[in-house]
Amino acid sequence: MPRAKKPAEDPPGRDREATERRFVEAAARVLARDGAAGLGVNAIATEAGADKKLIYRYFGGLDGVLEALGAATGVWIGDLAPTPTNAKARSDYGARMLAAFTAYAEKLRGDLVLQKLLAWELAGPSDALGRIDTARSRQMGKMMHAIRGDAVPPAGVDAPAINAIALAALNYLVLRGATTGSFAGLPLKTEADWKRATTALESLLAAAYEKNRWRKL
Amino acid sequence: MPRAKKPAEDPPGRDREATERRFVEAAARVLARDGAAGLGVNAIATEAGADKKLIYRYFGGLDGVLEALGAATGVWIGDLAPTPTNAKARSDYGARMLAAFTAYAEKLRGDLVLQKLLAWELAGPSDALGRIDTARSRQMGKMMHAIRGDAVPPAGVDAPAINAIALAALNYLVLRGATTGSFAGLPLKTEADWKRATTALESLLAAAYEKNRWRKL
DNA sequence: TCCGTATGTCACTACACGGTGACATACGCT
DNA sequence: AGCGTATGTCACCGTGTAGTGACATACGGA
Repeated sequence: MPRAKKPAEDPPGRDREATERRFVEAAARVLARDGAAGLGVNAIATEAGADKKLIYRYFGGLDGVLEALGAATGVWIGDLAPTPTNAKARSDYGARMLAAFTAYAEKLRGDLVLQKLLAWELAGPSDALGRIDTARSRQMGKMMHAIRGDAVPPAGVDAPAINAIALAALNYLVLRGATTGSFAGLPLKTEADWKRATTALESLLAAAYEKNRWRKL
Repeated sequence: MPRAKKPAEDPPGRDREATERRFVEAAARVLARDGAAGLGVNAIATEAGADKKLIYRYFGGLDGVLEALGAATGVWIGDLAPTPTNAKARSDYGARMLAAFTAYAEKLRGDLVLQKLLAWELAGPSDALGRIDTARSRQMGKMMHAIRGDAVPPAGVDAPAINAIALAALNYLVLRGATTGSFAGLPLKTEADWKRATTALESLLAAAYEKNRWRKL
């Protein structure tokens, strides 16, 4: 099983660290290209141009590679703390959330690996998935905390629930945009499509986080 | 390959229609239990307690079974036209939408097959999926049209985009509830959890569909 | 220099799956 | 009753995959 159809990069040389990196990067490429279904030791080894035996030697099996992949992925999620320009935006809870969410969505749209990971997550509980997931969900929580910062949500609104709904919608729409290209009649291909979607989300969040609006009822 | 570990139901007897039904129902059970990954001719035949050869004879292959499964599934989606009690609710666009969405979410939460189908859809384009999907997406459009009815959305709001966002959030939350049991810190297990989520969605939609609210800006 | 070990290579087994040909049997039509 | 065909059963092949044992080779320390 020498370097097969995909030479990927230059000859491995006799370097364990480099080889391990090759495997993890190969796993990411395979996952981005073929999804969770195509993620196996054979595919990864072929993509990395190395022998699968080394996967068992260095990672103890497929799970180890996925674990390393999970550690490598999703680090950017924790770095989404927004830096609002003016003081008003800094203290406006809704504006902060919206800015962070749109930034998150844009990043996610460009991250094929994370997309497949999210889709995989919805396919059902898997022993292999657990390894990847834990690290990422921790980062997710960290992101939520960093975004909030010192801003406080208006009283009377269930901010965690509303934020979860917004995030859920974004995740789903990005995934659908990547596969079918639209959802429920809403196109999700061009940049203009996404501008429209985020504008609609903005109107939802702005209305919900409007201060004191619940007194009016 | 006689009746294997899963006898499912009584002896097949020599009845083609009944056998075909067995296969489709078996496919639904396998999909609900093991997801798209476990959906294969061997698994379906074993679950149905019949021989896989008959799958090829009667359905031409796995695709035929999935097509039949798609036709059977998703029929209820078209029957979600709400019947508002009072005249106000009938004409209130936001209320109509919210009622339909919550009803849809509740149905979806109980439909394991449709859940796996939605998750499958997000895993990437698949030749097999196309067969199932088309019929269902048509039903989806019909639902949206039936819900709207004679009510018209307030001017100045992008109703299709907002509705898509709401539906996307519900789909994602239901899927996450079925797998991880929570999302972004929002628990999605108990009935109370879902009450909380739908209440938050209600606040979002009510605020967005409030008449003339955009004049205030 | 020589030897031990880490690194890499290859061949092989065991297994599950999709798919098909050959056979057995029960039903219905004439 | 006899026969043709639909229905059901079984054995088999080719393929792709996970995983392992055996071997080759380069590097580094005694």
